[in-house]
Amino acid sequence: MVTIYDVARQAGVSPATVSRVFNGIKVTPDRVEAVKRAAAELGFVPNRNARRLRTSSSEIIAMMVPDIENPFFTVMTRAVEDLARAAGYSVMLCNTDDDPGREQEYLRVAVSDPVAGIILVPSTRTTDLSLPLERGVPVVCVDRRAPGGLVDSVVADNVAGAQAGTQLLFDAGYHRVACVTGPEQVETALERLEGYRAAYRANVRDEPPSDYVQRTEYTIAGGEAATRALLALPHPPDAIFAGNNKLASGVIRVLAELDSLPPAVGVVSFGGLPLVLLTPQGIMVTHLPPRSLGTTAAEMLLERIQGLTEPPREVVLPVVVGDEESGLAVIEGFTAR
Amino acid sequence: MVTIYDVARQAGVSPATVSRVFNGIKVTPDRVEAVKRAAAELGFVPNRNARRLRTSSSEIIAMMVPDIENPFFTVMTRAVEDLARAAGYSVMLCNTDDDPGREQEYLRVAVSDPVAGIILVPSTRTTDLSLPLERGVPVVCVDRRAPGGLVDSVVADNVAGAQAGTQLLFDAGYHRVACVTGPEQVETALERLEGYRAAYRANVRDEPPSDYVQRTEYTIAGGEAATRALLALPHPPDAIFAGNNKLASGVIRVLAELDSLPPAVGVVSFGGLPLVLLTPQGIMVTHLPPRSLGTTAAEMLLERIQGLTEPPREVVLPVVVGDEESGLAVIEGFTAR
DNA sequence: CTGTTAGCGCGTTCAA
DNA sequence: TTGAACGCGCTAACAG
Repeated sequence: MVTIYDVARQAGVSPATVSRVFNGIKVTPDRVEAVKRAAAELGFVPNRNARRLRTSSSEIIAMMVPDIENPFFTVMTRAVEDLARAAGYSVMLCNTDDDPGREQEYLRVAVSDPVAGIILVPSTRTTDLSLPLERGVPVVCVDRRAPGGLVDSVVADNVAGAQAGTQLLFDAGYHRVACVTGPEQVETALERLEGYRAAYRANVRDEPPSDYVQRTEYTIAGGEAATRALLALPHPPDAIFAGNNKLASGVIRVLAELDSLPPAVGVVSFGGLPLVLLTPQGIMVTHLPPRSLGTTAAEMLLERIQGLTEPPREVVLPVVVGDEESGLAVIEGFTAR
Repeated sequence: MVTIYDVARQAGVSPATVSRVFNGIKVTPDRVEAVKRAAAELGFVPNRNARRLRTSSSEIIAMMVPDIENPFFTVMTRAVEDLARAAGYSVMLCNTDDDPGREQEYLRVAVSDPVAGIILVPSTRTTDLSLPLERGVPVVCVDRRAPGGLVDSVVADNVAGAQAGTQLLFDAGYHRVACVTGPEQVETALERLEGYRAAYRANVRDEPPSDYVQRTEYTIAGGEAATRALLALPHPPDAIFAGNNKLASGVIRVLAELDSLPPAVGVVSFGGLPLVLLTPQGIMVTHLPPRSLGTTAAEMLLERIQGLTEPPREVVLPVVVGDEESGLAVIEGFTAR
């Protein structure tokens, strides 16, 4: 392995000078030239590990998401990577599958690396952040609020978005609007349910019947099961508010199977459907802003890495109805009314 | 920062013993116990940079893909991450956007890290691998063959797959089958074109007319433009073989716009369409095996990291027609016939 | 089995 | 502005 000592000898300078050249510290021009030539001849590549050990810094940002295969997190991750690279950082990808054990394992890896910072989608509202907190590794939570409000977070306005989404269904003339949302321990599921309830109350002047609220895993299968259950009720709903894109997929699939696609049964998906070529007519979508979430989280993390010491901040991004920020393709004339 | 020296003092042993405990090297049980307790009390987390510097090793695998937002690469990356984690490695995500400059930049980063190994989707057939090669960093190419055959690679059988896909259209009764594929410098585009040609020749007993072959960027916009061009021909095709999923999306969107979806104009997409909820009837899909590609590449890389010194290997995975390995959801009754 | 010692490659003092 | 010398935290070699 070629080191700064080899380069120094070849260039006839000291190792310290080589180091300075590679760190942009003032050195006489002709020496800079000599060092650069020597480095090129020897194929010198600086060893980042030595650098990191010495400076106890790193140029890696850990990105911890439930599952990169969910397009929502894919887009968010890509946004983070773009900003990170522009700032000279690399991104370490960690899929937690919303498993707190896996999450802690990754936090331990990130802390012992140690990475420059962490962007985290917390798996629960009680995720233990003491590992990074104790070691002073900055954390920014995204999509879900920081446990205990201990660190910065960037979230979408789930309550308002869900309320607006549910309202779309009432506005379209549906009356018996049900809700399929995620499990108890997931914060976004709770907030979206709250938004749904608010809209329901505002339109019906009553609480939704308890069997109109289905809570299940954030999966396609969960959406399917919940939809079957709803349609089997004595007084089945005539419209469904789906709490995320996977649930909506399940809802739509079952409705298609039962030949009950909109307008027979109205549907709103909270969060854009993944690259839908031909959105079935009448399905309405509330767009979450994954790219903005990622960009904002990355910006906030970079500020923290650069030493910002303000108390934890919370940014709430608006949820847009009918926006295309998510980059999803929708064909005119085939899209939602 | 708590170091092994702090733990050693607290536990009444030497730093080397602490190191041994954390590396699973034989130590008397009660000392192990003492070290573990001391470490827990002090909140000790080993510093990987120091370890890496000392052992000149790393537990990071660099995953270089054109764009993580393409579901094909998303799935592949997830497969890699799963295997990597199981083997104790982390994954560094690098989006090259098929830009050779970006690719070299990332290779430089990976080499100077230095990472344990690299999984690369080469942006061109002439990508320069000398950086990792000189520094002895193992590289496995995936989806596209290794430039110069210098390292291992795992690819799909594009020629046979494209031939089979095109054949589907002839079998369905179409006669004037056109092809939309990717740009010259991309190897997969070339191979898929070759498969298309073979199928065309076998059925028509002639070469396809030159204006039936459209070469464009692997983008939705490219697919759209190519489709418009094809349909504007004096003798327009009655079916289109699309060389990848993005092209197919463009094709389908234009056909939908012109009210010429199958069966009016037949379509085969090479590669699964991204989480298509309701695949328009009659669109046929040839499934690439992104998960297998990722898994195989990761396995081969791990072998290289462990010191395997065989000459470069090339694995060709079969392309399956009608398979669902890609994890894409297709509704029964709405899927391809 | 354990402790002592000596670097891994680099950045940063401190003097010159 | 430059070079010599030190040490980041850890593990490999050695001696005990």
